[in-house]
Amino acid sequence: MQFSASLKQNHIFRRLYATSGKANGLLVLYARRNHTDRNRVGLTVSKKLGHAVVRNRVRRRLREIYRLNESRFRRGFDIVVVARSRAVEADFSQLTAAYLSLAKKAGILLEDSQ
RNA sequence: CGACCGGGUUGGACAGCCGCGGGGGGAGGCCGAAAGGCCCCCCGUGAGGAAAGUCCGGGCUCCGCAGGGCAAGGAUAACGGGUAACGCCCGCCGGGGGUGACCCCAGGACCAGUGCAACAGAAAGAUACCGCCGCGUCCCCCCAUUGGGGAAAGGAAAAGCAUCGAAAUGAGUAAGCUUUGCCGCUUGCGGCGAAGCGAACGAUAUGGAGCUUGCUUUGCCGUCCCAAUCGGGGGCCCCGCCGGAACCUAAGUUCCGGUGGGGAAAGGAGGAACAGCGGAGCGAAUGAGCUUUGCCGCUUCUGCGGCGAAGCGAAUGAUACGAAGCUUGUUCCGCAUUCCCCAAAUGGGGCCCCGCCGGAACCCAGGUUCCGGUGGGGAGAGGAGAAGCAGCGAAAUGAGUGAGCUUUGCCGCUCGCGGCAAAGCGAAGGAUAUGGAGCUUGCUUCGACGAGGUAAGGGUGAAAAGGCGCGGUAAGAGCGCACCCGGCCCAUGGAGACAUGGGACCGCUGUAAACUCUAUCCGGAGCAACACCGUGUGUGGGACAUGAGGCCGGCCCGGCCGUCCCCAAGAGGUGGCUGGAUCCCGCCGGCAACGACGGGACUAGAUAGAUGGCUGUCAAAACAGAACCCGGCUUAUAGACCCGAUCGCGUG
RNA sequence: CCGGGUGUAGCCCAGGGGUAGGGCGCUUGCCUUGGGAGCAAGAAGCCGCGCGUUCGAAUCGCGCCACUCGGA
Repeated sequence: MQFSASLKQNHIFRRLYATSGKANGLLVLYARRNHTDRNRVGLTVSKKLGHAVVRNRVRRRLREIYRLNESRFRRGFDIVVVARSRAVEADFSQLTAAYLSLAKKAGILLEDSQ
């Protein structure tokens, strides 16, 4: 976690929701430049997905995916990842593939990676 | 061995690598003047039995604190205990379920009052439909009430259609007025033009007050007829004529029937008064016993006994008072008419009652009184439900008796009378005979109806008037008795709910998770509480304002205070924050919940919210994630283990 | 964290102890040349779930579930 922080302010979330995000069956990803040299990552796991244990598991997996792949992300972005309801049944490898493909579509992955 | 019951424990384990939140340590690195901050390293620690739902109770914090009363609202509910407290827990009582271990119960009061009990059923806390029982009525007439029918005129009403049409609105128009432009001169007047104002008139317009008027329809009221009710009352007395019967010559008297006349009494709906029935309620008195207390005696505390006083205690309940109610009785009102006169054509006149119409007075209407017109009326009744048996019983029949008469035969003589015999006739009366018109006669049975008595029985229903038996009765009934059930009182046992026993008293439906009543409890808000620091800042602006407003979630007293909004958008840090009614072990008290004592332990504290990813072995594995804390409750939950008991089967 | 409301036919709603109704929609028939409108008839319900109180529960009580509103 050399250059990342968690995103907490509600108005930044709302500003990102106003942009057009990238989506597939499991996740939705919003990204926007924040004119700093650090990334701010926010996670949204709504109450519709299930009770607290289920939501915690999804959130911890998403946080772990970013931690393991932090070096492959470009810097200076605000990122919000929203979990959709089918993400509850997906295992860790499926979530990783979905996360990285959305990040590539959004153009926030480094070019030389992969 | 199987099934089942109760209680308790546990809630994936192990290993490796990379990571996360707190805490402690470091001689390391970077920044900084320092305090210190960041990075790195090491050690140790880190979700639950329900962390969930937020259903109760409490701590804690803030507000109010001078609190009080009333009302409302909410909650709880056998009894005793535990607890800081509770709606929780334990024990016990009562009720229910299970063969049993055991389980379940929101379990105060329906004699304080109110409400509800659909459908069915005669009837749903109070009745009487059927039934049972005894009594009365059954015919005719009048009145009243109800229902039906009829229709000429009538009354009031409703609806529909048509019709008349007030107020109000006001299209439009005019005299006139005001202002102004131009022209003329007499200089403040006139003429011409423009604009505005202006109606009391007012339309083939709008409008629609009036209980306007007319027609139609509908049902209602009264008049007329019929029926029903089994509602109220009456069917009585006198006289004339005719007929019959009895006594009898007849008159006359009595009875019966027919016919005509006269007189008397009562008469409905409804109302009033009095009396009677009724008996909700009130509650004198008695009262085993209980409680408190005074004095005396005994007695160590303390208790016991005696005497006295006060209070409580009757579910029973006298006398008196006495509400509702009554298909009860009497009286009064309603209430007047039961027609009158002339006359002999069955006509005329008068009086009274009722309906309708018109007019007058009072009058909104309705109604009352009077006058006039018109229509109607001014009484009637004749034989007691059906059947059977019995009784009484008229006419008629006439067995038998029989004075006497007739005929015939025989005998006698006084010769037309007597005697004897036979046959026939012959009774007013008249039978323990026949007969049977009839009888408001008696009894029995049956039918219909009525007013009572009764609550044994009645296909219903969740629930049927305490259950069952015997006696008793017109039929019946706790009406009486025995047993049982329940309530109440008393005694004994128990800490109490309650249990058991006794009683000279009583027989009350269910529902309060229906309103309600009784007892007890509840000041409000919640860690986004609250305190401090800072962004950022001020004696800013506005509204209301001391008889006002705000707070104490309603009101009254009382207390306290200026209150609210805007500029104003967003939101940070620190504390609160985890050592506590805490957990574990031992022992003691207690049936238990729990409590006392001794020893030991410290075990998350985040602030968008920490436990994840990958690999291997075993196992297949649930429900599920702290957010101030604690005690409970409720809900979700796979599997494993332990302890104690019950039932069944088998074996010994 | 605290408090309130709602759940009834496909949709919107009544009904507040005695076998559940209205409107729209749906189906069938009539009407029309045909459609719409109109007329007539009909179907459709575990009254959110469970346990209780009661003779009897959509209704009353308790516990859950879902949705929704308000306050701090």
